[in-house]
Amino acid sequence: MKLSKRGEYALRALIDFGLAQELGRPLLQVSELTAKEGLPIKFLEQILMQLKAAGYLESRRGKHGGYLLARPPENISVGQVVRLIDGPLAPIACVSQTAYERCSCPDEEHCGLRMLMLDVRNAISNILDRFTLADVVEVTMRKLRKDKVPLPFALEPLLARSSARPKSAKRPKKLNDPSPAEKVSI
Amino acid sequence: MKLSKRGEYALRALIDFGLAQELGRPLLQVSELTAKEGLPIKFLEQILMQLKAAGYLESRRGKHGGYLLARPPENISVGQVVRLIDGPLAPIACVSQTAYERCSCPDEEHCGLRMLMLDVRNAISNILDRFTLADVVEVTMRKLRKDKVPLPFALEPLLARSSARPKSAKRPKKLNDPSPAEKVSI
DNA sequence: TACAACCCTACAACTTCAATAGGGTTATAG
DNA sequence: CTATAACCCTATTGAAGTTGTAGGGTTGTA
Repeated sequence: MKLSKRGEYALRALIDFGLAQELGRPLLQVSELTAKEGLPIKFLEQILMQLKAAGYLESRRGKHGGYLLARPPENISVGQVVRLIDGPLAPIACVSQTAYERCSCPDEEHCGLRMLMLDVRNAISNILDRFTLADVVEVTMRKLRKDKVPLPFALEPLLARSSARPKSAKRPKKLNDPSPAEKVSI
Repeated sequence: MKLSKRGEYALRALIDFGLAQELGRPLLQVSELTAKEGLPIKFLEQILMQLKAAGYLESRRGKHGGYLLARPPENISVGQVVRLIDGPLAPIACVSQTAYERCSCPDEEHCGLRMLMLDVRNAISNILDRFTLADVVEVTMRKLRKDKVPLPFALEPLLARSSARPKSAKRPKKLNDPSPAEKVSI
């Protein structure tokens, strides 16, 4: 489950779109994204097109065009995005649901490696399939506010629209905070 | 954390060595392993050499040579083996302990993606760093016996030695059984 | 009608993966 | 003592994937 750069950029972009929507200005231009995140513009363009083709984003063409979320962030599963970009989550094909393939071992049913990797698969899925984009955005916003960091994507003078909607109180689901000393080496 | 073929073969081989030791015949030849597991002999040779260089295996040269475990299986962490072969477990370098690298995002401390990936990292490590080769071997043996599958690596006529040692009762740690219907798609 | 923005395809440099090739060295058996 | 089975070692290779870059084409607004 090594996340590719492509996958990383895709998720970073989606989180930005979620943030932007939350801040009342859902439409972002590719150039704004590359400015904030510092990544190659043509590469990001390809990724955004892929996300659009998959139904996560929609676009506006022409002079003041850009991209924005096509679906409510509560409805976008991180796991599905990762699958779209990087393929199955399972570390080995013989424990994958979406891309099962018999492996070369003689007795799959009694393969210790397979039992182990099934655990890993489930652990990954339990995180990535439970969290939605909305969860990630919410946690990010909370942390930004807590640390009084200036929020990104300030309202544009001309395109400012209805201010941030009141947010539904979601289950927080508790993402780990990276700061406290981590016990396990990885 | 996609496991490479190399990593897969390495773990399969180590499990076989663990099984073989448990069955009182720790030394296996490369040809026996490839016969049981059906994998390319020259490739496996390279992998076994790497495992030897890392201290997991030792070897006997000459006519009746072969490889065997160099350390007690309780002492071999699956996570460490995976790291040796496939590199860090973390899906993204900025949450890795053993290979931390600053990522390109502007504010690592408030990066939602990073928080998420830290959870994934910890979930993977909680499995792979807790399980030892001994655990995997034990679970495999139990399952083989339960289903009355003939045990592999029958004692050779000439080289038969002291029969299986009495096993210390280990914590089972419960590896998932792949058979029951799995709830989450991965 | 000019320009800013998205749209699309091709390809290239690089790396990794999964082997394959081709021997060299050692120790046992006979 | 010598043949042989087994491990030891290095190099190379073909395919695939990754990470972009290049070069425009199309659309809609000012």
